[in-house]
Amino acid sequence: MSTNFKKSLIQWSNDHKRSLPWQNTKNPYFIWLREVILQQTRVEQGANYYKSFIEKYPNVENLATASLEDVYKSWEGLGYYSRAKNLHETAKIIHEQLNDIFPNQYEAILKLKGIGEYTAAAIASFAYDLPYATLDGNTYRVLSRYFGIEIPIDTTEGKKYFKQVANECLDTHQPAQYNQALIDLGATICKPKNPQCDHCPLSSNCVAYNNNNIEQLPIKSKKIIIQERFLNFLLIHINEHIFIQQRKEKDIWQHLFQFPLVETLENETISESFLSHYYSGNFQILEESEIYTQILTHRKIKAKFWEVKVSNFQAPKDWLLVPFEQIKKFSYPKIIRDYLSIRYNYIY
DNA sequence: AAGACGGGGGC
DNA sequence: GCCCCAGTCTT
Repeated sequence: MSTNFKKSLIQWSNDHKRSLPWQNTKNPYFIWLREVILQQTRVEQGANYYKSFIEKYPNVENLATASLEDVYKSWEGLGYYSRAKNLHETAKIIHEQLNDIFPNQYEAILKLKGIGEYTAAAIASFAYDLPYATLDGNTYRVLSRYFGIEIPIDTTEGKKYFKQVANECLDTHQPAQYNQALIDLGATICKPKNPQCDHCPLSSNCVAYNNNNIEQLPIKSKKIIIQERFLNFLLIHINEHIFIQQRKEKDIWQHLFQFPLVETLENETISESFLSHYYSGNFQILEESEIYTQILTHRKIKAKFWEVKVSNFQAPKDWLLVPFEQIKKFSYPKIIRDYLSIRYNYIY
């Protein structure tokens, strides 16, 4: 049964290669870059970032010697920005401590920042043909359906169980081809919604297919809760310059730049006296924007932009007064970029 | 063990 | 709206 699984899968993959920018590379640096970019990210979204990254940073030394801000800017729009930070840190370690040579053992790869079990297994198998099964959203889905596994995948028990199943199924003689095939099948045939079971090489032995409960698997036990946040961004222009600040909070958009921010509760609004109390200076509100909404996985952001004039003002230390033409050099959250493109015709 | 972390797309 | 995506880190 397991042999049949492998054979059908690999045979299918030989006839259904996707054409992607990283085809056939064995370069561990490229594979690492690709895998980090694709963490929780669709192939279609990540492909162009991958292309621009290998162009801007063709090897680990280029990435290591680039500034962190440069890497953030290159990452802008991709989300989960801690990936960019960890990528840069790890590049520096490989460059400065490992003589530009990527580790070639699973345990050593796993120790690197930003590399968890999935990415370590991916690099180990794709770059070095080591026998580690990649366990990602695709493989959870295929395995849970094929074997009819109803243990929730978002629990410790589930993860442990699926890891065991995944490694038992792994074709240890060709781990790279096998892992790639399983991922491709999950991405193109065994999709979350509307799976193409008609074209699936594994359907005849698929427990969920035969039980007619494909769409019920895999099972997740936790529900996503969405919280709202209300953000007021202050646009303070002074002589063709404008204030921005870099986020320091260890929360959403850490390290990214933004216009000076006042966060409020839902019913609260900001007023001139509110601002004058909040900061030292006399504020005059010139214009209040409509509400811009951005829905994220765990968060709903409602943002307002306030054109504000200020006098007798001592700016907080972490505010930067930058020439307005140069604001595009900094890395911003999407909601700010949206505003800039609408209000000021900046093309992002 | 549970939360936090983005943005894009399918339906 | 809700769910998912080539997951990882912190608490």
